[in-house]
Parts: sequence; C-alpha cells; structure tokens
Amino acid sequence: MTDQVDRILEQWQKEKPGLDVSPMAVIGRLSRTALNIESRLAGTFERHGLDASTFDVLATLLRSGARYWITPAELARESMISTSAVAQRLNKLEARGLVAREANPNDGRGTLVALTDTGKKLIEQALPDHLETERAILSPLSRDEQAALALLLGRIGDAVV
Amino acid sequence: MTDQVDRILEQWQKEKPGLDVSPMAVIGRLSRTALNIESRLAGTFERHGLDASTFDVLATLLRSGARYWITPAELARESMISTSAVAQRLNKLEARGLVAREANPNDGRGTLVALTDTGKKLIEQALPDHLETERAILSPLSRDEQAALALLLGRIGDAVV
DNA sequence: TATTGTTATACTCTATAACTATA
DNA sequence: TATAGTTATAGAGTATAACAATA
Repeated sequence: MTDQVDRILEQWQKEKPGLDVSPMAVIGRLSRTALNIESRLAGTFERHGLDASTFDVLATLLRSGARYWITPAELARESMISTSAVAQRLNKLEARGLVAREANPNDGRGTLVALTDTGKKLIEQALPDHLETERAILSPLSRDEQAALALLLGRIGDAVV
Repeated sequence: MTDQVDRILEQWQKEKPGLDVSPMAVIGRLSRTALNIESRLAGTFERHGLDASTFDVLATLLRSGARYWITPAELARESMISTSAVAQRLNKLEARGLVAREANPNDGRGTLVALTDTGKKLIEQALPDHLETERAILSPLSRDEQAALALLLGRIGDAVV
C-alpha cells in the first residue's frame, strides 16, 4: 500500500542515497492530508454558498456568542490575517447581508461586527454539515487514534508557534 | 497547556452545548499545524531565494534523476496544478536560468524540462537546509512518535484521496 | 503621537479558454 | 480529432501604504 509520498521517498532514496529524507515522510503526509481535507471541506462550504474564509468569519462570530459584537482586530487575530484583509472580507459579507457593522460605543475609532439573523441562520445550517464532513474524514480512525493524532499534532504545534 | 484550538472548542462548548465538535480538535490542529509548518519552511526557502512552489519544481526535477528530462505534464501531476500553471512557473525559472526547456525528440508537440547546472547547485544547497528545518519541526517527537504520526496521517489520506 | 479601521493600489498565483503545432 | 504545451485573460485573495477619525 504505497502512496504518493512513498514514491517520492523512493525517488530520493535512489537519487540521493546518503540523504536522510525521513522527515519528509511525516511532513509530506501532513501537507498533503491538509490539502485534501481543505478541498473536501470546500465542497461542503460550497453547498451552502460559502467558502473557507467566509465560513471562518461567520463561525468565529457565532462561537463568540450570539449576543456579542466583536472588533475587526479580534477577527484578524482569530483568522491570522491582516486587518485590511478582514475589512475586505467584511465588505463582502455585509453586502450579502450576513454581518452588520456598527460604531463601537466605547471607542469612537472602532467598529463592532455581529451576525445578522440571515448570517446566523446560514452558519447554523452549515455547521452541522461541516462537522459531518469532518467526522467522515476522520472515520478511518478510532476515537483513541483520533485523540492520539490530535495529541501528536499539538506537541508539534506547541513548539512551532 | 491549552492552545488556540482548545480555546475555540471551549467557546463552542459554551455556545452550542449540544453539539459534538470533537472532530474540530483533530482537524483544527491539523490545519493550523500545516499552516505553521508552511510558514517555517518558507523562511528556509527565502534564505535560498526560493519559495515553496519554486522549491517544489526544482526538487521534483532533482529527485526525478539528474540525467533525465521530464515533461510539463509530469510536473503538473506531481504538483497537483494545471499545465498552464506549470508553464508559468517554468517561464520564471527559465528566466532565472534555473531550468532549461528543450523540444521532446520523441514527440514534436512536447517539451522536456531539466535543471541547469545553476538550478542543480541551488536546489542541492537548499535541500539539506530544508531537511534540517523539517527535522527541527519534528524534534518534539521521538522517532516512534513520528512514525506513528505518519501512519495515522496515511490512514486518513488513503480514505480521502 | 499612537491606534482603529478602511480604502487604494499593486502583486502573486491560479485556472479557463483560445491558440499553435504535432500525433 | 485528439493531445502537448503556451499564452492571454480575468478573477480571487492578500498585504503594504496612505488616509481619516479618534484616543
């Protein structure tokens, strides 16, 4: 049962016999798995008229509490993008009537963002479908194996971040 | 030892208590880890005047055998992008003198691509540095743990692809 | 002066479609 | 007709820098 990464490792082995390319086995699979997952999730998003970055914003707003408003700066931090990218995402979402912007009463320079009723309805419809896709992706692994995977990834993440 | 993903899960737990968001623990960490790794690898590439896609092409050429030429179609397959994207990548690499294109003697329609001496030198310098970065990223895990991680990722990949 | 947020701008990357040349 | 590869084009997404308003 060889996969694409196995073939690549064999090529390296043949071409550069002295080189220890074993890290590629792990990181190569990680990258390719992430890419594959991304494209599978994209299918679910599309069924709801969303894409990954739109879902990201709406989900962040939903989980931050239906009755709260959050600032563009917080959104930027959550999504690891610039505040300018956030402004441009919000422009689109606002045009579609999915989010609303209001002046921040505590800071005249600021803005607060929240889901509209339409936006809330949309993300609440998409979320269970999204989770179902994630569950399907992970289904080849037992619960314990999923937990082990999360733990190993967390150990790398701690060091990387 | 809570991380970003833990915080997100707690938010969901609070806001949607009935919802089983456990798949997010795994897939969220996988996505974020992949992103972090990507940005760390980018640093190494940059030190050699490369980026991920450039490295990708040069490494594919190197491991396919120094004395062989490969077709743009093969490059597209390896990198999972369109042949048009390959042509545009090759234009840049050719302009920098890192790859050479020649007519395919066996097929008048075709092109064959190979590393130039300069390109070979560059990728052979970058490769050990790249592997060192990958090793550093994986260093929090023992050899066995790295193997276990690769295996778990492979099990997901098999199902996804 | 520093900070929040938006916009103007430019850049990078990509895929689709049109095109050339050959099979 | 089908295929290999390139180019022209347009679209998506981003960040940097400039800007306005307020702290």
